[in-house]
Amino acid sequence: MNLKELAQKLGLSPTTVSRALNGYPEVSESTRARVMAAAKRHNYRPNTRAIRLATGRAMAIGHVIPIASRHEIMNPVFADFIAGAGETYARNGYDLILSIVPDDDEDRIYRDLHARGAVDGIIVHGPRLNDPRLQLLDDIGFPYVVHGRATGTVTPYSWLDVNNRRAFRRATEFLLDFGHRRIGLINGLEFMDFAIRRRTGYLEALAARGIAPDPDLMSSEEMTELRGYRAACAMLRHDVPPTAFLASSMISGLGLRRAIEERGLRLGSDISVIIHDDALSYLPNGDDVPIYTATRSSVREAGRQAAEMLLDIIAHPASAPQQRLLEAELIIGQSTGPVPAPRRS
Amino acid sequence: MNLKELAQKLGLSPTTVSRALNGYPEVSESTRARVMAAAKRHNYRPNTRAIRLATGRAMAIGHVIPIASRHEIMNPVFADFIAGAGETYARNGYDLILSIVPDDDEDRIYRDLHARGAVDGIIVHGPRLNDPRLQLLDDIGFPYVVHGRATGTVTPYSWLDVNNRRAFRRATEFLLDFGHRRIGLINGLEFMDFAIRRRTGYLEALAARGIAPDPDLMSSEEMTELRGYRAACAMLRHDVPPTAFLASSMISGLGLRRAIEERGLRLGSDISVIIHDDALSYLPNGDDVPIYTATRSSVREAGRQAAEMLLDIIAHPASAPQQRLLEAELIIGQSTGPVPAPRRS
DNA sequence: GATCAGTTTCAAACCGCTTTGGATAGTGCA
DNA sequence: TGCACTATCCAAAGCGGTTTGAAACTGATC
Repeated sequence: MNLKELAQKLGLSPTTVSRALNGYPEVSESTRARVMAAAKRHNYRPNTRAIRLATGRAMAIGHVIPIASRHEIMNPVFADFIAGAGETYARNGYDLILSIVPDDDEDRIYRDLHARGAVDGIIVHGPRLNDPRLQLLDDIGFPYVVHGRATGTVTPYSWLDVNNRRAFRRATEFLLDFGHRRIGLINGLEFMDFAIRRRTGYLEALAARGIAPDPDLMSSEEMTELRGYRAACAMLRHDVPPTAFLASSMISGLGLRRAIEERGLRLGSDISVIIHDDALSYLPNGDDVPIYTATRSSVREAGRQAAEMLLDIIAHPASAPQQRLLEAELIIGQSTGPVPAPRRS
Repeated sequence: MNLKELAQKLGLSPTTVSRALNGYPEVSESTRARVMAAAKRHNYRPNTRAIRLATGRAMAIGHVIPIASRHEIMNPVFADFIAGAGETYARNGYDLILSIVPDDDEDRIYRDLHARGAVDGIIVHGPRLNDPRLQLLDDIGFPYVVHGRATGTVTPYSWLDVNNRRAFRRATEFLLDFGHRRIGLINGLEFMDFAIRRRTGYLEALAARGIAPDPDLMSSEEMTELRGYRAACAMLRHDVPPTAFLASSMISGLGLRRAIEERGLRLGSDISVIIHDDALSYLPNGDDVPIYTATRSSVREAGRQAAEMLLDIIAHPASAPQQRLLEAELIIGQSTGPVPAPRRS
């Protein structure tokens, strides 16, 4: 059932039917009602392909997810972010098209998506230090929103980010207030922007108390359980081991906990731990009481908001870039406590 | 730069240019070369929207991911599966469009995607017992491939699945061979098809040795760390606790390990554990030596193959439904060993 | 009854490509 | 030289909508 057939059945022109369905004023309410009813009755849906060609809009947003070609890691937060963004798109009649791309091939994909007219805008995932993609997208003239920021980029651009620096600063201060002085940082890969900012927050807090950072207590790794475990083991073997840790993700935190408990230490009493909790649906931080003290910010909510932002930018192309900085909340769980009385090893 | 402009520049008709670019024979090789060169020089990409309208094909595949509306869990394997499927699509010029849908709204989405002509086919995720979606898709006449199977569906349909039953049977037998008799099963939710099959495999192996299953040793939960932990704790508190476990996912396995180690038991010597490893990129099972003994099957590879299957079905609509059953390999890690000598608790 | 503004409706052009059904030129062969 | 045949190219008609510009119809006004 297409527009022409529907019009024929109604004894109207396609023009009128189209206008009736799209809410244009130059059609009488009585015929509009008649058209609407017929459309529903015949279960008419306008053909997306035709709409797209006619209007020149793709009614679709591209999510380009880079995969580091070396290790093929698919960042687990993407799933929840996309679930959030998808809600927004569904509400607004947009499709979400997903490209998983080796990170050395991203340029081509962006140019392609634009030239082919496949999408109206882009969400940029996983920004890095001095990320070249932003300049590229500006050059092409593609509307986009970055999930995160790209330290080093000076020209203004649209982004939505969590205040990673402040979150980690607060978390560090929280530990310092408990008397901890040796605090290990299990960070993500530090060419990723979020990881850079988290380290900055951590360092700021230490500096504010006049504590010199110890490189031995700072690791930068992929955020897997195993890496978290290994990094924690290494630090715990230190002559003056940390009494507290900051971990950049729930998954690292699990490895961290394993390392701690394996040594017969108790999480929260012997060793304090704060993680960053992206509130991933399949990695809940406890259900009633949080297990980990955590800086929490829902990635799914970020997805919702980033998508809204992008749709707004697409609707108002002339407007200035938008930014939104979400604050992570510090939720107190059972994994933190005062520094224990020194004990002999 | 569109086809007409390019044709004009070349002094040719759009027809000829189109044919030259699409490899039709009725154009001389010399002009084809000329056209190709010009296309490259002007960086011409045909407009996807126009192609789609003209050909009547969407050149896109829909992945509909149901979210259980109650608990909003986004299955983490989707991410890797989609990464695999995406590779196939990219190679074949297809787009991947993703819909995240509350599971009570799926019907509408499928009908919509079809009526709007937004996609040429569908990958069905997360099939359940007697899944009604397959019948619906058959009724609509939508090509589709199911990732997994739907026990209870009798009409033939296309699917790609891991042999979950055999994998869990083998895993159980492996434990039985080590002398274990009390084997706990930490399964996923048992309205999901894969979980049903895994339980079946487990029960078959027990039955083959004449061992009666103990309901106390079988749990069916969402596959999160916390649920795994809880389920394991409950079983370990049993009067006659299990000496071995089977866990349905890496994440449950992490919780399971925590429960074990928290009791001062050693993984692999005191308690044996086999997990199912989907080979998710961000949850590696060790890097050199596998930590867990596991039934392993790459979800990403499954994504690649399922996508190929679907494209093939779309290309040959008349052909019979296709099926492919992947075997999981049993990889031996450090988490299994002979049943320990009985000790008093 | 003619005129006019305002309301409804429609025919036709257009979006950018593919594809059908010729037209034209070039070739081999009788 | 003429003819059939092939190779090469093109004009035009789609695909299924939206949108422009004009026509037809309504009352109301003079």
